Amino acid sequence: MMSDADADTKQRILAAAEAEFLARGYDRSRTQAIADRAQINKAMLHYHFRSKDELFAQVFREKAKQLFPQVEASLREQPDFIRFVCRFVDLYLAYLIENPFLPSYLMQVATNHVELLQQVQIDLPKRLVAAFEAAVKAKVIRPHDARQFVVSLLGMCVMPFVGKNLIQGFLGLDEREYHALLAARAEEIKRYVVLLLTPEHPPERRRTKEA
Amino acid sequence: MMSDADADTKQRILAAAEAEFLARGYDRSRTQAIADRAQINKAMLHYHFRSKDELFAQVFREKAKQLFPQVEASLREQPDFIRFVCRFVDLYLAYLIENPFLPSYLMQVATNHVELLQQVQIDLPKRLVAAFEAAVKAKVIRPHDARQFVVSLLGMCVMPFVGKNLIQGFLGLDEREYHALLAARAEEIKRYVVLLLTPEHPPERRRTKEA
DNA sequence: GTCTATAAAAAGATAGAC
DNA sequence: GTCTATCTTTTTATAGAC
Repeated sequence: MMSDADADTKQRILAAAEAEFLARGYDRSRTQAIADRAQINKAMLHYHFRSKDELFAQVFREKAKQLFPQVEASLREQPDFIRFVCRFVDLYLAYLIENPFLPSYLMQVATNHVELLQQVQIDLPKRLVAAFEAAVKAKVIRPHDARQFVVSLLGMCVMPFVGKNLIQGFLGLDEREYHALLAARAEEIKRYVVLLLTPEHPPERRRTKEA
Repeated sequence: MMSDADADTKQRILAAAEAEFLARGYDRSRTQAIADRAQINKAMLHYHFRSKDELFAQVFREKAKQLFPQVEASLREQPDFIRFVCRFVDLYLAYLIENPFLPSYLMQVATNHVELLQQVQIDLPKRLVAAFEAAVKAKVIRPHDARQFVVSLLGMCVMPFVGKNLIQGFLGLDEREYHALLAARAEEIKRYVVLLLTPEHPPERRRTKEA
């Protein structure tokens, strides 16, 4: 049983923890900082959640649903696979711009808390692969390795976020320039998608054996 | 002044620290673990290096030279920019397969120790951009935003390393399959490079205004 | 359910002998 | 230069009153 106040506190802690964990990662996060954000005492945190670990796990299980934007619907509707991927790129980049810490957070969970990752179900990538292979079979896109494509696509999307400081440092970009690069990122990736997948891109040097 | 034994110990500590920091990152690394690896006492570590922080800094300053493989030479020799980039991709991926922790390490430094990153000089990316823009001007490659290209290229290269568990989980790959994907990765990226940069790729739908 | 006070554990750093 | 033993600090976790 849970009173309103109880639920509210618990929610505040969860929200505070999410902010802290996303921004700083598990190791650099402090239970004290989470308590401060939630405007409660550290003891409360341990009352509602056994430990930092347990809190982290609960936050992740909740957050796992939002690691990718909702694109499932459009996946079924869209008959044109290239258009679908382009739409995904638009959605995903807009989503990441709103939630820039998501990629690093996800990768940290993947490296340091694999068991958590395995507990949740994230099937967007596998669906993408399946849709990709169906599209190849239907000859609406050029034959290609679906897994490699997904890795490339994800890499191109998340690179500016997981490597923000790196990119700024390497290319010498100030905040404004960095954000300009971000804003133009979706177009860049879509160009790649179209270029790679459009079938019968007029003859290059080599051609695969196909009718 | 430094005796041989002294230098040897210091080197052992540095080597041990590098291994630990690369594999686990700063936060999860333990001075005790480093001492164990180096077969010395924790006190020795603090004798040769003031603190964990100082040790980390020295390791990074040393490692910074090896964050990218040596490609400077071939950059000047190679007149064909596309070939040069392809060669870089081959070199870089082979290098990363040998040093799979480098990308994550670099990104962690970039996010949690920016000041260290700023102290060292890593000019490969800027050189790439410069060479890219020169190649555009010389019309040996298609006009394109150099910075976006570099971000894409890096993203495609490092994604399988920074997101190993993620990819394995998402795509359901066991170790063998993951390594197969890695082995084929260079070809995948080079395909992208050629596709994107080769000039006058026979007419698509739209064309840029150009002679 | 919430707090104050305190314990316990972990990890980094130092003192001092050899 | 190297060690053992110890201190200090940081951070997580619990006891117990209200």
